[in-house]
Amino acid sequence: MNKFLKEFKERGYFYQCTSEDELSNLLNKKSINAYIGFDSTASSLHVGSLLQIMCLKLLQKHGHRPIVLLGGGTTRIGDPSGKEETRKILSEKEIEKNIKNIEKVFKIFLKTNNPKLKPIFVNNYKWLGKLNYIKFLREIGKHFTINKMLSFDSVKLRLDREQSLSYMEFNYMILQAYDFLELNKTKNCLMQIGGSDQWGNIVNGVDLIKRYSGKQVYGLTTPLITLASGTKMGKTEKGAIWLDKKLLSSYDYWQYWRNTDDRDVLRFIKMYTDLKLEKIEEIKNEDINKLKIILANECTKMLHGDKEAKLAEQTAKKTFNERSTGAGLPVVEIKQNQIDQKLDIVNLVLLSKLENSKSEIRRIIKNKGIKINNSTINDEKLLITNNLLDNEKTLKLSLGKKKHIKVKLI
RNA sequence: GGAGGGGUACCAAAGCGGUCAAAUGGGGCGGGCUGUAAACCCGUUGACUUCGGUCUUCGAAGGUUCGAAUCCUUCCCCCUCCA
Repeated sequence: MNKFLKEFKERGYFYQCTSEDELSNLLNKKSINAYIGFDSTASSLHVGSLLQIMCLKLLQKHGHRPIVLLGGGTTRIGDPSGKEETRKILSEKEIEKNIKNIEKVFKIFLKTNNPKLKPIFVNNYKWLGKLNYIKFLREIGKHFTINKMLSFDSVKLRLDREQSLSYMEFNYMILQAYDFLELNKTKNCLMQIGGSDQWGNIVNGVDLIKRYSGKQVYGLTTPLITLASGTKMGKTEKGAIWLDKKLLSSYDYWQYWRNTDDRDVLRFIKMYTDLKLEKIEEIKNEDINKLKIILANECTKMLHGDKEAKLAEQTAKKTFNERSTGAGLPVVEIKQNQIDQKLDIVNLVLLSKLENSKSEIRRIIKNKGIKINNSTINDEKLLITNNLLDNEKTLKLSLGKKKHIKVKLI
C-alpha cells in the first residue's frame, strides 16, 4: 500500500475511499494536489476541524500539495449535511473576515520551506460568484439526476423528517461537486478529503468530473470523531475549543488536551500529534498522565509554538502540583479605584469572566467553589482589599478545581 | 381535505385554576473520592437582590378571573391515522 495511505490508516484518519487500489497506485507514482473544504461560518476553526487539518499536514509530509478551500461561495448557501435546520446566512463582509482569519491557522499548520508543498488557498466565491445560471444548468446540471440527489443522506434525512429543505440548500451538493471540478481543471486537483458526512458530496464531485471530462479523481473520508464520553469532538459546555489564541488562550488549549479522557489519549496522540508512529509505540505504556502531558504539549506546540507549550506546561505544574501561581495563567487586570469602590468577590468573579451570572457565582460560593490564593471564600460579600495581593500586586482567583486566573492590579 | 394528539426550563418529560420558578430523569455547574481521568457519592441548576423580597418564564397574541402553565378566543408550528 502507498505510504501516505498506510499512515493515514494507522493514525486512524481513514473511513472510506473511492477506488482505494487505484488511488494507492497513483500516490505511489506521483505527487498530487488534494483539497479539503472548510466552513467559514465562524471567525475561526475549532478542534472539530483539526483532524482535517492533520490530514493536509500528513499529505504534505508525504510530498503532496494541500489545497485549502475556504468556502466563500458555499458558506453563502449552507451545507445541509448533518444539519437539522437551515442555518443562518452570513453577510459577505463577515464571511470575508472569517476567511482571512481562518487562513492564518493553515499557515501555521502547513508551514513548509518547500515551495512546491506550500498550501494553495482558494475561495470558491471566485468561481461560484460569477456562474451563469443557464450555462451552469446546461453544462453541469445535466449530469445530475434528481432521483439520485434525493437518495443522498443529507437530503433524505431532511425529507424523511419532513423538515423543510430549501431549493438553495438542495443545490449545495452540486456546488461542492462543481468546486471539485473547478479545482481539477485549474489546480489539477485529484483528490478531495472530508469528514464522513461529506461522502455524498465528494462522490458527486468524483462522478461529475468523470462525466464532464472523463478524468478519474478520488475521494477520501475521515471518521466522525467522538469522545469516550460520547460527545462530539470540540464541543464542550463552556464553548468551542478554538484554534485561535484570541478566542482561546494557549494555556486553555493545553488544558483541553491535558484533560482528555484516559480512553482517548492514545488514539488522540496518533491523530492529533505528528509524533512518529514508532515513537508512539515506544511510549504507549508510559504512565497515562505523562501521555496526557505529551499530548497537550505536542498539540499546543503545533498551534501556538514551542514556547507557549512549555509555558503552559510549567504553569499547569505550578498550578496543580504546587498550588502556586504560574506565569502562563490568564491575567485579568483591575484598577485601584475599583478596589476603592468596594469591589466584592461576586463582582470580581464577574469581572474576571470566569462566570457571568451573579446568582451562579453566589451558588458556587455556597458550594465552596471559589478560592482566593487557595483559601475558600465563604462570604459572598467579601470585599477585595489590597492585602490580598502579593508583592507583584497579584492574587490568584480560582473557580472550581480547574479554572484559575491571576488578577493583577495596574 | 377529514379525524385525533401535542407544543412546558439546556434536553426529555410531569403538572391541567391558587400550596408552581414549575415534580422526575439526563446534561451542566460546585463539592467529596482520585490522577487536572473514569466510575461513584453529596449539593446545586431563571435573573437580580439591601437575603425581606422583586422581576421575567410554560408556542404567539388577546380575554375570563381576586388569582392562569392550567379555562375561553384567534393565530403559528409539530406528530399520528384516514383520504
